[in-house]
Amino acid sequence: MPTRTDPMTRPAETIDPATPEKRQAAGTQTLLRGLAAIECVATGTTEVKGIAARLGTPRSTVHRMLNSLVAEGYLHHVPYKGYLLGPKLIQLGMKALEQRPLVALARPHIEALAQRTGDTVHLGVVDGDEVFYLDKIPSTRGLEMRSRVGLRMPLASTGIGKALMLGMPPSRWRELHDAVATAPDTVGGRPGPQPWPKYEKLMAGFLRRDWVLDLEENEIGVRCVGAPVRDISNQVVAAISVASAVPYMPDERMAELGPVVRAAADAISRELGWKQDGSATGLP
Amino acid sequence: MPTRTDPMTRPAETIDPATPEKRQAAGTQTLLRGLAAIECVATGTTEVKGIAARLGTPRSTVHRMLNSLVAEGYLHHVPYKGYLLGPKLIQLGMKALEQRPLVALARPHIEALAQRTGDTVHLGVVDGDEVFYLDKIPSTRGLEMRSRVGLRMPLASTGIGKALMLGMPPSRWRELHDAVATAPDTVGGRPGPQPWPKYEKLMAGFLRRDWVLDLEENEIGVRCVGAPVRDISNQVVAAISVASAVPYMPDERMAELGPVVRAAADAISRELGWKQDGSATGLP
DNA sequence: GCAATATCTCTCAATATATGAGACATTAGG
DNA sequence: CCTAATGTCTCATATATTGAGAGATATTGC
Repeated sequence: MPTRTDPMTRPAETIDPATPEKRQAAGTQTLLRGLAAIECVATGTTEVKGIAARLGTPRSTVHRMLNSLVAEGYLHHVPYKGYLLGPKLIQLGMKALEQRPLVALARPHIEALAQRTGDTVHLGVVDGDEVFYLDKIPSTRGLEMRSRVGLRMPLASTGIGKALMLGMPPSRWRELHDAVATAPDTVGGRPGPQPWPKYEKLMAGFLRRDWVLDLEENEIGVRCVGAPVRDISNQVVAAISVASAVPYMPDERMAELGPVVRAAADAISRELGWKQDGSATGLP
Repeated sequence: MPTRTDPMTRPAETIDPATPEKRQAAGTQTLLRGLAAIECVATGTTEVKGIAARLGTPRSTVHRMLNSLVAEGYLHHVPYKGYLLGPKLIQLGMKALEQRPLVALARPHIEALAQRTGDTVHLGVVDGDEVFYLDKIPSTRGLEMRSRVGLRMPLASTGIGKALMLGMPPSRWRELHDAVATAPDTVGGRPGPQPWPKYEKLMAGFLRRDWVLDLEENEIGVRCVGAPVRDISNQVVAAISVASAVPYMPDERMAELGPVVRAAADAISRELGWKQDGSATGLP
């Protein structure tokens, strides 16, 4: 039960306070345990003993589940050494990306943007209070970004995140900002965002232009320019950003890049049925 | 039972003919069913009805499992529309790639190769009778290859596959060649490999040089040059290839590319502890 | 090289667990 | 507005999972 790391389950956003004792699980405990085992392996607990401990389940049972998972290719087993995530997960992960029409539609545009700028380009969506990276084109300059597809980052301190925030009511800005500003994890030496009053002013300015800047707030030495992607109902459904090391990102270049990134984002938006004007028509 | 479309469950390569009646399943039927449900969604069966039919399980049960999978983020549910693979699978897939030290070690080298050649570069390993793509750097020329990370392809008719075959006894070459040559699926208009006697001659030549050619055998209009990657015990554990459209791949260029690809492969091999000379020392 | 230790494999009875039919609520689409 | 399909829920039943432990196999330490 300590595995509940990400509450991204939107369907059941309302918990049921009426059934306190029955909350143990909706139905398939066995299935959930198996999935928990996969996540144990994903988070570095690769030995049977450790997994059994984390799951609070006898070794015998864990072993049986692991065998099934290995047989299906979800895990890979090196006898007497440990378990690793298996090839099936790679396959399914890639397929999951393909199934999101967004990724497929956006690909050509972010590739073009990457080629044009020579920098790292990201595509991301909101997931809970974080940005979820759906795609990444590495820089052609040879410098590697720490970001990865499938990774999560705070919304308020990343270029993509701030672009996504443009689609939210300003009241949420505060929450998200404070969540990052007060976050105890300054691991990796994140400088964090500007103090609130200034942050709000900046965001308001971004909102007018419809593109955002990030000045080493998420990672020292990395600046980026982002813009939101909208769907047919004018909702922000994703965002893109161009990121690079500070030396490649002087203020003037960022100012030039703004409209470029916005244009790319708009191109993707149009693929999703978005119409240039601001009117939201929910009907097809 | 007509659901087995993709026999990608290779892990248990040796079947056990001694236990004919017990083959029903190792242990956790519930877990396996849940995983099967995921694969249904992966292969396009996105409605509850269809999944229930393919699994031979009542809707009620399927529904419960799907709920659990959605709650854990393995699936995504659009009410009254269908199910999609969820973000957790993207995360796990990426993590699975990271956990393979091979991918991380090889990355810089294949990136360098991609930049140097301007073409699509692949990294793959053997999985059963197929090559499994572990990484791919897209071409900077704008032309997109059909290959994808996580995909499988026949060994005998791909550049990477043939490079991997260099690490196998020639007796297996025949099987693999015939498997492709007699394959009834000529879908996508695959021309297929050369007839056997000639194929063997070519392979023998490749073996001497330690790099291989593929001349539109897997896909019309695509040529590639591949080379095997070896580990500390001199075993072939992976292969890389450079692929491009025919106009970019005249015979002379392929001849030049051979040593280049081999050098890149050797660089990765050295990262794995491989020593230049041909002697196999199993001890550290 | 051998012993000690840890991991894997397998069996079996008990029972907790998932099952599945069906009724009901909700939504989509014509 | 109505119909058909999907989602939601309950409950008795028996199936399928569980978990302890003993034995086989491999790894590690000495």
